Parts: sequence; C-alpha cells; structure tokens
Amino acid sequence: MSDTNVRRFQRARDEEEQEEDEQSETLVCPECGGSVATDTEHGETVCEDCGLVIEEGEIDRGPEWRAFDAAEKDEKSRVGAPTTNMMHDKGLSTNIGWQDKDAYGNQLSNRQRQKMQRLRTWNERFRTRDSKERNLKQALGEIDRMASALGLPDNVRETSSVIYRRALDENLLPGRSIEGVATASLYAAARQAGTPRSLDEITQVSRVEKDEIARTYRYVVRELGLEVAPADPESYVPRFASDLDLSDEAERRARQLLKSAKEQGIHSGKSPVGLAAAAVYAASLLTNEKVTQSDVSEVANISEVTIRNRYHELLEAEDGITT
DNA sequence: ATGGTTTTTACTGCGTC
DNA sequence: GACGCGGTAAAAACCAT
Repeated sequence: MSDTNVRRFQRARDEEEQEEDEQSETLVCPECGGSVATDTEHGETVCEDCGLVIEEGEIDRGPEWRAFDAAEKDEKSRVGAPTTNMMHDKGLSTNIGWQDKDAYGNQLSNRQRQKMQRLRTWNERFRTRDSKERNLKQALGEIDRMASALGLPDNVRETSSVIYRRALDENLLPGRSIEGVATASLYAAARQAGTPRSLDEITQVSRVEKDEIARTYRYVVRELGLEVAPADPESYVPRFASDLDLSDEAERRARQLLKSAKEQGIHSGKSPVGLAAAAVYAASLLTNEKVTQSDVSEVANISEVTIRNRYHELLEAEDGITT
C-alpha cells in the first residue's frame, strides 16, 4: 500500500466515523460498537461498554442537589407556588386554613381548635404588620374590585398591582388617598395593556372623583416615568362593536377607517373614544347595519355631534387614501 | 391664570315613515 | 308628529404654557 493510498483510506475512515457519530446519538458507540446511554444527571452521553464519552457539557435540567428520601427532597427543593403581585405579600406568607380539620380531614379537638384560632389571629396580625402592608392590602382589594366591575383581565390587575407597589415604594402616597392612587394605577395599567377604559368608566366604579383620579394619574405617571402611549382608538372598536351587535365585517371596516385616518394624521389631538365611535358608526353605514348615532353615542359615552364631525373626517380620509 | 383647541349642550331645519 | 340626521353657536372642558 502506498502512502497516498493509506491517507485516502484514513480519510475514508474518518468520514465513516463522522457519519456514525451523527447516528450514535440514538444507537452505537464508534469505538466498540456498544450501546450508548444518556446520563442526564451529568449531562453526558456515554458508551455503556467502553465508557467513551461521546457528548458532554449538555445542559443539565435536573436539580444540582441530591436527595436520599422524600423528606430531604422537600427540604432542598426550592420551587413552589408561583408568586403573584396581586396579593399584598406576593402570596408568600403563611395562611392558616379556616376549616377546623387536620391534614387528613379529621375534626380537631376542642383544645386544638382554640389553639388554631389564636394562631390565626396572630398570623393575621403579623401578615399585615406595618402600615405599608395594610395599605397595600386595602389598595389591592380595591384594584381587584374595580377590575372585576370593568371586566378587565388578570394581567391588567397584575400590572396595576405593580404600579401601585412602585408608587408606594417611592413614597408617592402621603397626601393622596389610597383609593385615588389605586384607581390611577388601574387606569394606567388598563391603557398599557391595550384594553383601555375611559376616565368616565373608571370613575363609575371608583370611590373617588374624576378630577382626583385624573390628577393622581398624571402625578403617578410623571413620578414613575411610566410610558403610556395615547390610547389607540382601535382598541375601543371591538367593545363598541359587540355592544351594538355589529358583524365582524363592520368591525373590520371600522379598523380600516381608523388606519387610513392615522396615515393622514387626522387623529392627533382628537379624543380616541370619539374617533372609535365615529369609525364604528361609519362602518355600520357602509355595511348597511342599522345603528343610529344616538345608539353609538350611548355605548361610547360620546356626544352625537362629535360622532358626526369625526365620521365625516374619517370618510374623507378614506377617500383621500384610495384616490 | 390664560389662551387655544376640542367636546358638549341646546336649538333648528329637513326629509322620511 | 316622531324620528334620524345635519348643521350652528355658545358654553364647558381640557391641555400646555
């Protein structure tokens, strides 16, 4: 065999090996042909016969500790229920059940029952220890109540809770009512989440006056450096459309109207609610679904005059774009 | 506080059912 | 004649300065 032949042979073998290497992920060791096992604990892929390490340094998704019995596992494990900002202590505190039953569901003795009652009392006192905590607890309750009344989803409540928490941390509260700041947080959160509610709607479920909400809202946004884009008219469309029992087609047209209006810059400075209302009305005309201006004005809480003014502009903008 | 802009209120006229 | 719609003027609300 000449030198060149040898080299050629080696190269051929190398290629063979590589091919086998790729296959070996599932099956065979390239050295001895033995079967291969994946050891997830150490992140290695090893031949069971000769011990050749084929793959190493993979991500080990197991825990980095070992436990020898169930109790130890409980002790070392660091996972648990997810935390949530919707509870004033992020859901991390102890909670003693109200039922006088033990872990197996048996009734507690009289003595035990009294003991648990005392524990409950003290636990509650510790949980809401200082004023900040009590403050938060009340505010989050309010936020939850208002969010429910407005049909806002959980993520808005979460955001709102975060905002409130930040306001509290930055000492924005003194001089302002808990109610007011809570309402403002919710208002901001709803807008950030793209499910805005108008100030009027918010006012209806809040215990504070509209002026105060607006004032507090501005203050909170400024102090916290919150970035709240002006409400997008389109985000009101689905709600209005469904309140008026309009078709999807009409809803689509309304969106389109708003898009072309935006392209022409018609929308700046005008109230988003008014634009949305006008777009919905205009769309109902285009699709021959009879809704009156007063119907729309009612669900949108906007005057008929405004609808009239806006929807003319909308239709003009639409024409301008197509021609 | 002020001035400019937008929205609302109140009123009127027109056409249709 | 009630209703839906359009327009107008003046008042009110809103916003930035």
